[in-house]
Amino acid sequence: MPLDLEPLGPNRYVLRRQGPMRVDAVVYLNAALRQSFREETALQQLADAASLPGVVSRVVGMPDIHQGFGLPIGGVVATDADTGVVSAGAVGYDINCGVRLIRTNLARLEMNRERLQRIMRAVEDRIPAGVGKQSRHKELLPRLSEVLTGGAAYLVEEGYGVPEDVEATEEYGRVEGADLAAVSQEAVERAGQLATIGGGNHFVEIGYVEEVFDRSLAGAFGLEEGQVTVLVHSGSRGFGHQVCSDYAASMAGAAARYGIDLPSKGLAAAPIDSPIGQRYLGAMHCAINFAFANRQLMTHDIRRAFEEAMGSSWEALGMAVVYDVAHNIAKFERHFGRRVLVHRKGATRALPPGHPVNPRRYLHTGHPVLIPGSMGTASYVAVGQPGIEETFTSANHGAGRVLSRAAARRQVSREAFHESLGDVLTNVANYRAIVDEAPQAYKDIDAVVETLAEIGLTRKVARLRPLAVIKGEGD
DNA sequence: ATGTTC
Repeated sequence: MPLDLEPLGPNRYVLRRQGPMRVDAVVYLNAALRQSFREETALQQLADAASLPGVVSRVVGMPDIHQGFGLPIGGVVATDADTGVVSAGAVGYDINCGVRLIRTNLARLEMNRERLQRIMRAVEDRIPAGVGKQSRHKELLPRLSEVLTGGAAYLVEEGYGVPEDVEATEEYGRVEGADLAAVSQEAVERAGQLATIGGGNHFVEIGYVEEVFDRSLAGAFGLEEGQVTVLVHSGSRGFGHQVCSDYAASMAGAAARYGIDLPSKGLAAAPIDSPIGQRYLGAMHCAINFAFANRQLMTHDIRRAFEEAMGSSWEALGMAVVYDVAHNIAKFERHFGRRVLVHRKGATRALPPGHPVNPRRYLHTGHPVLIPGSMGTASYVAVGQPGIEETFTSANHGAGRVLSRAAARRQVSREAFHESLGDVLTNVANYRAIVDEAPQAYKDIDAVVETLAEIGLTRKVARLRPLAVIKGEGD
């Protein structure tokens, strides 16, 4: 079927319900993004998601939308909590992939090259980066069941952080409903990657607040111009990947038994109230807690690294967690007067000011929304605004790819890669190992963030500029 | 995203 986007007011386009679609798909693009939009496959995937049983209201495509497994990255699909389905593919392989922002009281002007390199080395000494890397926190592996049920909150109790860390984490760093019996032995074996960055677009980045757009909100988040920040982007590593693999396969095998006509294999789904649906949710909740724990442990290690490199305590360096958001997750929420399961893949929850589910400290502002750009480009802190209910209170999660990894390797030369990084330091010496993450492979982060801000769904709070980025090699 | 082809 032809997938024509029809304008629906400023920065909004609609793919009208047609064929097997049960609801419309709404996609958010500003003029610049619409002009270069070539995401036919992603649109087909949105149409497929709009065909799932029990889908509610509309499916949503964020400005950073691009092709994913089943549901596109930058996709939001909500299903009725009582009569709908849950889809492992719609959450994706990296369950609770997310971003954590740590502030410091260091000034950018203090951060010369030598100091940055010292910090980078100290971080690298503590946090393994790259595909398949194993944990250096072996002491926690015998306590995996506590990590899977207790998440970041358990680690704080064990001394790997302070209570303020989880007060500034989505879900306070721990979700209920983790079912260890629903996790395969293969997944358990891959849990040895706890406290590692991973590969691909994951990173630990040292940067600074380049510009504040809203002084009042920035103040509430503890941010000011010129301040050094640390951004952590990682998820549930091989553990969550295995949970997704296990349940995407079992949901695909069981769909016929449940009378579900699957729009695509990647969107394999099971009724929420079915045994497989319930077991997936139990395993997904384990992976959510694993990822919160992962980012908490990296916060602990980053604080130690700064202490070593800077010669003072992390408390004296003011290294508080600003916030920690998930952007690959499914959650039960209330929208449009009903209880729904919101699947967000490459989409960040963005609760508006006053929304009762905000963490207490951000109740009156709305919680920070953390939107990392690609390596070498800016990242943003934003906040949801009241109109954002139309996206099930969701905002974009990053810049979004424009080039596949293979295309980036073909098209981006060594010179172009180094040129695009400018003065940003990186730990990866061999550009071939990281060129698929080149800024040229991503959309323009400014345009992506502007798309929702221009129509008042979000408000920009601050823009961060990278100084040094630590990434893992993909292979 | 990912012990990236069981």
